[in-house]
Amino acid sequence: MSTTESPERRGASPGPERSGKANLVDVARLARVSPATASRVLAGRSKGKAASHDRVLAAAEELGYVVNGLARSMMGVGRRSVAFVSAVMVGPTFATMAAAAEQVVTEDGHLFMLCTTHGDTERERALIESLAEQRVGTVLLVGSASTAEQDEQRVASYADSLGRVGAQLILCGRPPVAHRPDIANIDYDHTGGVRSAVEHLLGLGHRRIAYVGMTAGMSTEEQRFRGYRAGLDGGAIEIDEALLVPTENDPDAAATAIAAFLPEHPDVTAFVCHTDHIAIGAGRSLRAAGLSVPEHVSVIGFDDTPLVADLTPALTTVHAPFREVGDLAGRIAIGEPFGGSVVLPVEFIVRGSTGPAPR
Amino acid sequence: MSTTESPERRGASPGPERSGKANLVDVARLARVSPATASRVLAGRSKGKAASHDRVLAAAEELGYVVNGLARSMMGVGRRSVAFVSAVMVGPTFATMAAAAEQVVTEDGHLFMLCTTHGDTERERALIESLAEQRVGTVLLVGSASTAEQDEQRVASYADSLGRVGAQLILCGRPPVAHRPDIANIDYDHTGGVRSAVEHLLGLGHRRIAYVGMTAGMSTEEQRFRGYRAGLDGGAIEIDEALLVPTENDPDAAATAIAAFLPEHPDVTAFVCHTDHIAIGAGRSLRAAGLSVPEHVSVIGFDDTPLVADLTPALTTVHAPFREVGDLAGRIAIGEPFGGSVVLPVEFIVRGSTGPAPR
DNA sequence: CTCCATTCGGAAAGCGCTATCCTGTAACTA
DNA sequence: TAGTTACAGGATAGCGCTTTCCGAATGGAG
Repeated sequence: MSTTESPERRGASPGPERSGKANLVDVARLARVSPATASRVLAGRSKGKAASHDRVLAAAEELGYVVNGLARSMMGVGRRSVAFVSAVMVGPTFATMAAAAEQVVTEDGHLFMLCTTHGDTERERALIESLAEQRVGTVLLVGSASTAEQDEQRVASYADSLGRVGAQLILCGRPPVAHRPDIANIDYDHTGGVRSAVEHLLGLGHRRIAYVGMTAGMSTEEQRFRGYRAGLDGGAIEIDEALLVPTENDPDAAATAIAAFLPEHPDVTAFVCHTDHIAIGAGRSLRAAGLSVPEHVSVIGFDDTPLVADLTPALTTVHAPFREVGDLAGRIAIGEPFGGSVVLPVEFIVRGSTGPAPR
Repeated sequence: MSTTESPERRGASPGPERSGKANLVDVARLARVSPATASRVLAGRSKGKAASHDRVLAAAEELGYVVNGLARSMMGVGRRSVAFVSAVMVGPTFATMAAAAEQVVTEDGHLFMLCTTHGDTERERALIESLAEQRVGTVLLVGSASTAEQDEQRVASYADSLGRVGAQLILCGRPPVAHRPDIANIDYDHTGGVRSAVEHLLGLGHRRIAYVGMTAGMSTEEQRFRGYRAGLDGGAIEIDEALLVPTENDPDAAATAIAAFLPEHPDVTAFVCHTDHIAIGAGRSLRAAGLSVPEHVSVIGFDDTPLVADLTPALTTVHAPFREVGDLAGRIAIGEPFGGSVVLPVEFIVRGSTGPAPR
């Protein structure tokens, strides 16, 4: 094989203004200084007095120099970015939280990125691993979590992987991982919110109150359903399994489920829904069945999604502190000290979809 | 000054299982191979036959090794990520587009990140620069753009900066940059959508049709307003400046604007709104004024935001192809060839908020 | 048993940057 | 004038990885 010698290795610069990718060495050469000096100037670590200072700046400008953040990060310099990981990005639920976190994080000079898993565990794992490889600074793992034991272990392993690369994991809107008080956690009061809803209905004279949504499997489902049980307990009312309407978190699915449920249970006067989305589907179904809200039946949602105040009737719901959760998470991400775990309060908001029980 | 000698410099490995950050060299040492071999094995570039192969894998496992993606990227290896840049993240408008793009991009193994500018030009510039520094692969710049000339130049400079680091810029949901056919562009037919809306109203007998929203300054505003003018022209109706209701893109602002507009213009029978958000505000205001939709007045939105089909009455609107735009953008980002510029069609959807003109 | 074709794996050169030294020169104090 | 003190800025050693380029095994063929 002929010894093909690579040309112009370490030769004189062939022409710096090629506008093709220029690096620090090129800039330094054009400015007639050492790379060290160029680095100092461009990173603002120079007093800025000397004449070479301006030459470097001019050279960088002329060459259209863009610093290589990867190389810089490798030296452990620069702010590390913050990743917001949730199941979905459509829907204002997470968006509100993300926007709040982004605000505070961006202001501190970090790059904020939003990533989604589509509820796929494998995708989630791959994503977190990928983020760890890219040396992200903080991962915000957001939203309902499977309550299966192996899932808890999986999350714990995320915390370990991230910890190994100097990144932190913050759980948002989900319960803490058992036996891992070291994993930061911000949740809000799902149980208390639903409990307030039930108590409100009891106060209005309702006695046959259905619960619409899943009751187990995911943390949010279990937490909210627990509130339903607690509310009924408080009113000394036995829970009736027949009044549980399982449905996916989707208006259409909810509408279908309610439509099937209604004929069998004409005595039900109120529906407590796992989410606003479900409540919307319920309302649709109720209207289709000739029932009027809130005259005949009352409906309550959860989340206080934007726009639900504009429905007719306006939806009575539980306002979740998405903004507050995101804000706090962002502050922790940028270094604010935080002691492990917190549960933020929710606010029960009475609007037009609930009224006195008929009779 | 006492010459403080740094300890254990290049000394024998003190104990690899420290679980603190382990690097490739540590793994190689533990597996009793060279870093080169370890690299080959971990990157799946080894035939996998040799015994050392398994030793490397075991060592990596034991040390909890996480490859440094930064260092790897510096060698020009690995997929580069895709950034979705828009003004806001709340609201389903962008979310739908982002979700579609994310789907295809993630499937191809890229990291997808969503970033926001909050409509702040300076923030946008800083963000794009930051992304360029981090050697992102593609930037999707999404949503309405200022039509000022300097803004066009700014966007052109983004394309240049990104180009210099081997990244591409794709404009989504905004018009192309003049004289820069090299900048990829995906827009949808704002003008045609509004024009259809106006024509629909004309067909229903409406003659006094107001336009609600800004009419200039941002590209989307100009494009949609142009549709209003074109529709009126087609119906041979003179445009009446008094029927333009300027308002921010926000239900509350729109409601206020309409409330002030109504008393002066009792003859108006239809409102074409710049967005669904504005239409919702308009509806609220109309109802408050005792006017019923669509019996007394007709209202049309734009975007076909989720939930607007659930309003009472369901909103007649223009369905924007957010999903299609995002999907196409994603495909271009992962390398599908694309010839510069395209405008996707919209779909006018008649629902319950429009009806025959009264009288 | 020797020779050549493979394959495996090590040494070493960077990728582009920053950090630690260290020297030369300018600016001061005595 | 001599003796610091200051600081600009050069040389250089990496950060953790990949990747030629080669030598050393290994194995099959003659």
